[in-house]
Amino acid sequence: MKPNLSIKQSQLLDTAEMLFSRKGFDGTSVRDIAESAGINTAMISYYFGSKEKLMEEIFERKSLNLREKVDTLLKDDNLDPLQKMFSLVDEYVEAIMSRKRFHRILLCEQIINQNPTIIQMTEKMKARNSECMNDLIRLGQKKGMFKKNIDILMLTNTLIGTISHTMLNMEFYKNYHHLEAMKDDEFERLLKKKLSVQLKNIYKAILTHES
Amino acid sequence: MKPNLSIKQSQLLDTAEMLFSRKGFDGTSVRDIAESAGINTAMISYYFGSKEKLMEEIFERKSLNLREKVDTLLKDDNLDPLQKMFSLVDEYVEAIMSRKRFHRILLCEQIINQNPTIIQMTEKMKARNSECMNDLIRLGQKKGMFKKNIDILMLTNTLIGTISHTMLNMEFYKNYHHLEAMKDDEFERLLKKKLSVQLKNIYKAILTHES
DNA sequence: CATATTTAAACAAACGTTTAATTAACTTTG
DNA sequence: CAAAGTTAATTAAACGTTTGTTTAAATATG
Repeated sequence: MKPNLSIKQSQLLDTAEMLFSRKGFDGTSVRDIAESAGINTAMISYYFGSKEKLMEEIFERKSLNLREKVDTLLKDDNLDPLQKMFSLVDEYVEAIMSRKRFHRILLCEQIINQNPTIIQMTEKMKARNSECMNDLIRLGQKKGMFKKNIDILMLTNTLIGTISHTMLNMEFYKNYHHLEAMKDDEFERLLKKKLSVQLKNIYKAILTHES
Repeated sequence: MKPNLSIKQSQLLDTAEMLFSRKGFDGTSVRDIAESAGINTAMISYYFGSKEKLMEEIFERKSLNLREKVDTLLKDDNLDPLQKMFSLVDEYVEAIMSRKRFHRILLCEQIINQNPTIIQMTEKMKARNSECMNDLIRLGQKKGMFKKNIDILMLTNTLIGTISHTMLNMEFYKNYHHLEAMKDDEFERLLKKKLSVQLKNIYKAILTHES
């Protein structure tokens, strides 16, 4: 991890993230970024070395890591395995919905990215977070609360896929339900709640012995 | 809809789809496309007018329309509402998994696209397919088999989100489960089956009265 | 005085598209 | 049936922009 950032560096990173998330990496020029940030174009190379490395820096700083949260959850004696799982679900909903811009970039880059550094970072992130999911499920299975034959990745695909696709189609959802008048933060809270309820239902149905 | 395509036009469209799905629209140059297709660069403008219109043509020809399938399903007296829903789920799995390249492009373009024509086409597609989902759910509700308070879009988000995210992470799944030796088509059949089973479980749990 | 920051300008390379000339394919005509 | 005429397809080259990055001079900072 790099040292602290100057104000201008933060501005550039933030502006770049915003533009990348709206127009993609290749659709955003360094002049776009610099101009939007009100900073000279050459400063991007000066600070980060290149446009590519700027992108890598964004990934470095915004990548999701749930290890600590999950470790705390694992130790918590007040929650049963399903409640711990529910907590992780909410963690994912919150993480993605509060990092919409980065997550849009991540989605794009998973498809079109060729940069080895970024590929490596996303692979590591996936492995890390799959392990977290795995730990929580193993616990539930050990306690006899969860079924034995759970496809962890498949379940994670539903979790992340549902949240991502909901995020990408927020506007469509808003129009479909005629919620144009609703305030942005209120609408976001609504969506998060909907996601939370639905995903917990799904997790309960797939993980536990019932029906 | 445009008239039939010449062989070269088809080659260009197919090559473009392949490259767009791997490197994105902005990351693919017309020279890339022409060279990969073994055709002169100028032919792209000659045939399609522009790179943008070439992309629009891909959307025109590859967009998903389930209306007919769903109409046939609605009329089928041999299936109950849940079975019809299951059939639609499989239809989505098949449609996306067999159109992986186009669906990757679609995902990217949903995020970064600025082209009004393409925005309009995707919006229309979403509306069309939501209506299909809606029709099937209303039927199940009328017959008393489905719950009353179903959020159709949220359910669709889980459906498409799960399939999309599974498609984007096929390689990760393969490595995680040490299936590198498995043949491509066999692996794809496995994934489709996994998707089908999991999504049907989810749909049953959310749509019907149980537990 | 020395180091770090900032600037405008310049760089070559790549971009999408157009042009004008050439070749191929097809129709009409004697 | 072949020659002439006409349209369509194909090409290499050139167009003007825009791209990411570098440079060298200027300014600010310690």
